[in-house]
Amino acid sequence: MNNQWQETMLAEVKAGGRISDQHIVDMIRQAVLSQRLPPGTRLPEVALGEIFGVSRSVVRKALTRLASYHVITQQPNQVARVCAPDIDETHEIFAARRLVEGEVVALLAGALEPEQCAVLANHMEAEKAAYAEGDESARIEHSLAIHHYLADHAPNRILGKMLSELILRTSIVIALYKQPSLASCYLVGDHDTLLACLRDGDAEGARRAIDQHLASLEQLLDLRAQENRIDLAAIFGKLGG
Amino acid sequence: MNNQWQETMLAEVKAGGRISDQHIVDMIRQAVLSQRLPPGTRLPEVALGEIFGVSRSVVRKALTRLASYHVITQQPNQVARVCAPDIDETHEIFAARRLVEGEVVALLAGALEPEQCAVLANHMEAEKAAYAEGDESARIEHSLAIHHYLADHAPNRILGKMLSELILRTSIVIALYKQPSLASCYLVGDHDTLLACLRDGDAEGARRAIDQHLASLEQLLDLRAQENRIDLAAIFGKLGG
DNA sequence: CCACCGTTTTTTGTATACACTATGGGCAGT
DNA sequence: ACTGCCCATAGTGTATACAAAAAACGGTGG
Repeated sequence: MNNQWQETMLAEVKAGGRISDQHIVDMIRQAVLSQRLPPGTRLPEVALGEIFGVSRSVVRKALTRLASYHVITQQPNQVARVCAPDIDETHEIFAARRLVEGEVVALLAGALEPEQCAVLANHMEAEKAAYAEGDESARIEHSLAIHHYLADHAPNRILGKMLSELILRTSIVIALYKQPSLASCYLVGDHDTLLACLRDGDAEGARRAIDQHLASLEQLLDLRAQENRIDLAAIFGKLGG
Repeated sequence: MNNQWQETMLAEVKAGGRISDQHIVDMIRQAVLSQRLPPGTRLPEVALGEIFGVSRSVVRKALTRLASYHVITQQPNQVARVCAPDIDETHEIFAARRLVEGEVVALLAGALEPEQCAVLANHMEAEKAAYAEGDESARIEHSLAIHHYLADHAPNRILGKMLSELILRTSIVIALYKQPSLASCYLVGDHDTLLACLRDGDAEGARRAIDQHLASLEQLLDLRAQENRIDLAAIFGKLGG
């Protein structure tokens, strides 16, 4: 049933106070990232309006913005759906992120204050602790915090914004294609070498570290999944029709 | 007076048929690029609605999308205005574009079919002809066509989209800061060397060519303007406060 | 049993009305 | 003459109503 996430959101709405389009954007984005809203989920405007207690006007604005972030897809006269990038697009997203994040950390190398490095180091320790405890969602949260910190402090704000969006899209495809069996073993170590390069002002080393980190991440995904998914979809389609 | 562009748009509306939000987006974007809508121009929803013959709903959707393209800025309860990036942001836009377009042409090097190269070559000849005739707007149009062609044919569609947006933003700041005195002398030649590299499959050469091309372009802008603007702002700020 | 077609239901597209907020100009006080 | 306040105006924020399109459903004929 897809009433699950609706209830979750409703609860948050009841708890919180007034709801604006930005809140809706944030909540839907979070719900997508945490896989409470699986890719392909239909997002009818009236239903969302009832859930959040606002009218379609506000929902539409939120959906428009979510579409510009590539969280959902909107086609004329059709209901909005949660994005489900295909394998090709996934590779392209990773390639773009390698380029942008590589440049960001290269610019950042040697430009970070000691306390900023400390913030990063804290997140990395927390990430390792979460990994040791097997708390995967906490590990992911800290990992995201690291990368978002890099994006937010990029000397070039345009590249920073780009990186933020790419981190979001990367998270979506990871949620989509990650094979549950494989653990994120190497990834934690990558962050340490990155931090070392940032401290030393080794721009090219930082770029390489990020590049390798993202390559490892991409390796963890199941790119054969395409066949499986298509088969399943076809089967269910036949059964349902 | 700013009734000029309104009349132009009205004429186009009368000539054309139905108007959708996408049309409005395109027309406003074009108007901004061709400087019919100077930076800072107010864009009230009701006025636009009357001009295009649609209601505020459609206008609002168009404005939201224009904001996501960074063509206009929107603040709560305030009139939307045409973007006017400051000098810092201008440099950052150029830096981001150098990175992205450099990667795109590097990916494209050796991957273009002969007829695709021919298309580029045609635009370059047309650009040179326009330059020789002193038809600056035609030259710009062909130059934009070249870069958009590269963006549209990028092997990585995400990078292609990014490049498209960066070309747009670059055009805006060029329209903003270009000093009318300086001609675009070297720029035409850059395109030729780029094409040669693309044909030869010289990825790094193509990257360098684009890099230098964009650097030259940035040089043509008047970045001292900052002092003037800031001085004026500071003066008025002091007087006002 | 399956495919095709018309009808009903769902969902989006657009216009419009009302409420709230910001902006600008005039007026009184200094 | 200048400053501060108040009110009129302009403009956006939100909700809602109606029209059009798409999707889902059921019935009919092969």
